[in-house]
Amino acid sequence: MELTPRQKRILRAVVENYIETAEPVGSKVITETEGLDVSSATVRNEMAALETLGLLEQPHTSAGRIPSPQGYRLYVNELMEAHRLSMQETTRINEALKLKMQELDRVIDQAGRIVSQFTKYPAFALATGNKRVTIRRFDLLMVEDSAFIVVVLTDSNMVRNKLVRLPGTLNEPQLQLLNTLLNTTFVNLTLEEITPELMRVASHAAGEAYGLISLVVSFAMEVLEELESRSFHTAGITKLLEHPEYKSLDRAQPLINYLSNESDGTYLPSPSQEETKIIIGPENLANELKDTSVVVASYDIGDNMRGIIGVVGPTRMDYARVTARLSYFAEGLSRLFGKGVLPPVEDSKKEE
Amino acid sequence: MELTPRQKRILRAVVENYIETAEPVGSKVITETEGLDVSSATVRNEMAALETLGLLEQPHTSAGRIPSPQGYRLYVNELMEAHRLSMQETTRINEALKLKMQELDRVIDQAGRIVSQFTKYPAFALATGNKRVTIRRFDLLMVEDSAFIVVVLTDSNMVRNKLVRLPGTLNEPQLQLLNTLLNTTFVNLTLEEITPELMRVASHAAGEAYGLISLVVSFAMEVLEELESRSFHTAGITKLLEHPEYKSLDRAQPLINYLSNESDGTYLPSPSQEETKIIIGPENLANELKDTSVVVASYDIGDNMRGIIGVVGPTRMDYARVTARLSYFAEGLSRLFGKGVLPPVEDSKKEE
DNA sequence: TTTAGCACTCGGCCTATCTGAGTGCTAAAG
DNA sequence: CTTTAGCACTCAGATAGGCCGAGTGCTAAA
Repeated sequence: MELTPRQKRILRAVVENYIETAEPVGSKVITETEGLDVSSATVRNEMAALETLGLLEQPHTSAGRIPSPQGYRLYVNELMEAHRLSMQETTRINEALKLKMQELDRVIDQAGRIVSQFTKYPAFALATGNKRVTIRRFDLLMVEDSAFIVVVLTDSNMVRNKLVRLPGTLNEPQLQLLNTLLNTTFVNLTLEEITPELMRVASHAAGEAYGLISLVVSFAMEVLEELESRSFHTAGITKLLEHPEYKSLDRAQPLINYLSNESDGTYLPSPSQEETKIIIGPENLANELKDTSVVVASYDIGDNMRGIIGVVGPTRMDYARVTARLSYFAEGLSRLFGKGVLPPVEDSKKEE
Repeated sequence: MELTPRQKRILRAVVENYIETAEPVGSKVITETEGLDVSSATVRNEMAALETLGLLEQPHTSAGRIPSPQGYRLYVNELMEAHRLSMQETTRINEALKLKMQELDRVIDQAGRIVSQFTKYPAFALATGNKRVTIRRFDLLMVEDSAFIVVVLTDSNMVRNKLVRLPGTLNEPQLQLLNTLLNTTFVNLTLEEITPELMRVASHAAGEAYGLISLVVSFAMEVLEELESRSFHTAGITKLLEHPEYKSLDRAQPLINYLSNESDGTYLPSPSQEETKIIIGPENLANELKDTSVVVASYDIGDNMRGIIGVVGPTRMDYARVTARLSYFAEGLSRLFGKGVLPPVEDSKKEE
């Protein structure tokens, strides 16, 4: 059954008013704020109708109405006007996007922090590798006779390095030999394929040489593991406390615990979609999030990885505002990673 | 004026009881829990004496006593018994110390998280460079004709890398040339010394070549900057909420804001000392910390850097417990970094 | 110097009361 | 059929009063 235009207008007024004030909305304020030429009694009748439709609810008999989850859903789907970012806002976000060149994990962590800053809600961020990563190339650089640097380059153009100290010494030719061995034997292998290869090499290599090889290879495996694993970050959890629904610690505590401990991202929708997704209250899978809303956006990291970034807040969340910022930011991240490389050389001292 | 042994015993009982229960301690419970062969009236007299000495105070007339900051101070200095860690605890900490090889900044961040976990209080961690860092060596590794990897090694044996994409192409000899130039001109210079050198080179280099040079050099500068800057991390701020003194958000909010926003570590003691330092309530410089205690330990990072790690909590903090864990952990970090290199190749999936 | 006893204090808790915002309903008006 | 004015009703939250008991300080005796 379709709502009348007036009902839509009232529903929208209730939602937006409630989002702003966190107080149940009465019929009177609606007649005042909206330019409706009807009396409060009429609005009351309409609100009663909206309530029987399950779009509004009353905390108690003598209070105003608040939107039900279905009410929010309808609002989000049909009534919400896309929020336009101000120039100032977009430049601020663009500025924040000039992340320092860093390990992927840290970029993602920082992205979470930034989103939390811009939205005033707790944020989470993660990256998921869906394809297998392999090492494309090894490089060994001599430092002293007892130390060298390993540099590995993956097929997704991530670079990692490590300084290796040796108990004994090594000379340049030996290092070259090792280098060649690595680049012929351990290249283009996935994590699982490396182990048997290492076993095979072990069988016909001298003890000392093998120790060296396994040292470097296990570093490579560590890198592969890092890039394939889902790493999950949260930021700004304490921002929850600024919202009136969490003024009482009894409400806030379980959610905070959930976010800071259990959060492995299992409750999140898979990042298959391009658009920003809004999950309202009980639509969440996790029980702890049943009266919490989640807004998520996804972005591309190079060719074979994908990231998710989102915020968590009360169902009374400013969906329009959050969605706009989050989408814009996610797009920015895609662009950033789109170059196939980590972000450009840029300076920006942004810490928390 | 020196306290009598009995007074010391009572003071200690009050402190430890209050640390455990967070409730003002009455004379009766002391006679019961301590094996003192005196009546509660005697204890009351002694407590009154301790109060006039400024070591105890009364929240209101009809309540028990709680320790004053001076009381805590005396307890910490003279009465507190060093807490011994259980085998289980030490192995757990040792396990946690097997941090993955990572950028310095992340190791420090993680260290903070771990300490917060072990102490149940919010933790902070930072590193300060006190000597100037310089680049010891550049290495350029060709990837494709339009991309190469820069690897820089600092005099403190930190290694950093970056993949550079070019708009145009480059061949091996050109790269060699660039490599030689870098290693002759931009090596062993501090951050400030690099800029004029770059200017000098700019004056007699072709435009395109200069672009390339400045790309690599600015990356090097970024690395130096990172290593010299104080980077500050906090973790586990929400753990505050688990302590009864912060059940009321009015108390918790300002402190949380302080810790999560302003915290640049300015309120921290300089890490000159070896031992663990305890700052009690009003001894803190920052107003926001006036009824909060801070315990800090410091550790060495290689030869020319130093880190601080510590926890923040109510003055009713379990000093013995916290100090033991923090000191042990800081020692572990020193050992870890003592090798002059980032931590060993080890796997441990510890997130949060 | 210690102890038993006693009057006293005062924060926390529980209950009673009041207030007002907002409702639903009804009957009259458009 | 829709809208409106009016009115009785409901109920959360704030305010005030009263009780309870833990813990104290003081005094007088051991």
